Amino acid sequence: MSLSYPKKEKLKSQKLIEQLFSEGKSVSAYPLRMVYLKSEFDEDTQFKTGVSVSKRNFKKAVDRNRIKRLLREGYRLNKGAYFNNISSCYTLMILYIGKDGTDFDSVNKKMKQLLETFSKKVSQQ
RNA sequence: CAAGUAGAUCGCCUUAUCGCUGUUUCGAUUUAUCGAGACGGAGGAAAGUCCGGACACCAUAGUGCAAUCAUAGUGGCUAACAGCCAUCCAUCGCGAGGUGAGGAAAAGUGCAACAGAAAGUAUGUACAGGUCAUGCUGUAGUGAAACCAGGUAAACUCUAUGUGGUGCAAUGUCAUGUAAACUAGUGUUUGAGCGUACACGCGCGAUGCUAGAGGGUAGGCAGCUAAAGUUUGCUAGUAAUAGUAAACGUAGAUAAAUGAUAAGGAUGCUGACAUGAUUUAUCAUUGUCAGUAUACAGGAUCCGGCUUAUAGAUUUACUUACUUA
Repeated sequence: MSLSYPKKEKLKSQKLIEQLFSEGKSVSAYPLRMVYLKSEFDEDTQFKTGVSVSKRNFKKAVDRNRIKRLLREGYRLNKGAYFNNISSCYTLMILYIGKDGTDFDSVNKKMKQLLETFSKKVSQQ
């Protein structure tokens, strides 16, 4: 799996997101939390992933953008290492539930933890 | 030099690797995707959404300014404005300059510290005058003002001028699937149509089937960036600004693109060392090393303003009373 994160791998459909939040399960590694749901896509892709930061915790657009970029970057660099032995399709949403700012190193570390617990949970089923 | 005043400009840079986004060229095909290359990709406030427009739709016979809101010396600029420029007046400052909610008090209503008997449907004291009699008249005393006016409109009010509403989630357009209703055709045992790959055959089969129009959900496209444009020169004007010539062609995302990592550099500050000057413990230049800092903040239809946030750097013009040398 490559390191890219193209458009078709992004979670955009409002329907899917609603479905995800109402039916999905979650794993977390504070300050990150991931909601996931097994699903089927028309397009040729295995995962659809979105990223979200609460407007309540981060009032300024600059801060929100910053954290979303870090989350995307962390996901992009680490997904290859953990997703290779997963066969079915998933919808994912990664949330930042902390209230303070952060840097790339800690996001990277936590992202690894998060993806590892996710892949373990999924492969058990 | 120092302390100030008013403006203007900038607001980190480079390289490598891995990514994001738009345009375009070439190649491949599974004809809407993939691959490769080239070029472009946040701000001075993009922010607050406070004014003014453009644009769009809705409403509207016409008028209007009742109500509401806004504005308020004078003159000018502008597409327009509550903005900008010039200027008068008031006021603050030694000054450069700052600030102004600067229309009207003889239309009316209200309000007014201290002093004073009393600031108005009031009339006290002393003296003098006058009367048949009486605060009837004058003076003294308080106060800015004593019955006659004045102040106050960041009190009501009056005057003049202006104001239809909603906003790009506007609006237009394409449209998979699907429910009910509508129109047309066709059909109910002489059977439409469906299934069985096709024909035959067999099976299923009835307000059904087909078509149209309609509606407009998920989503796509247009609107969507060439603009009251930017820079420079010249001309007119005290200026805001206008005219003219040349050059430039400047982000278009949509769960929302500018990022991550590494290395190096720049600038400021602090410290140490060396160097220079002398008043020999201070000043100051240059260099080296170490540490530290680099703010406020992210487009969402587009412009002109205003307001607020902002580490630090550069620069122009001007002022300086007291104090110190």
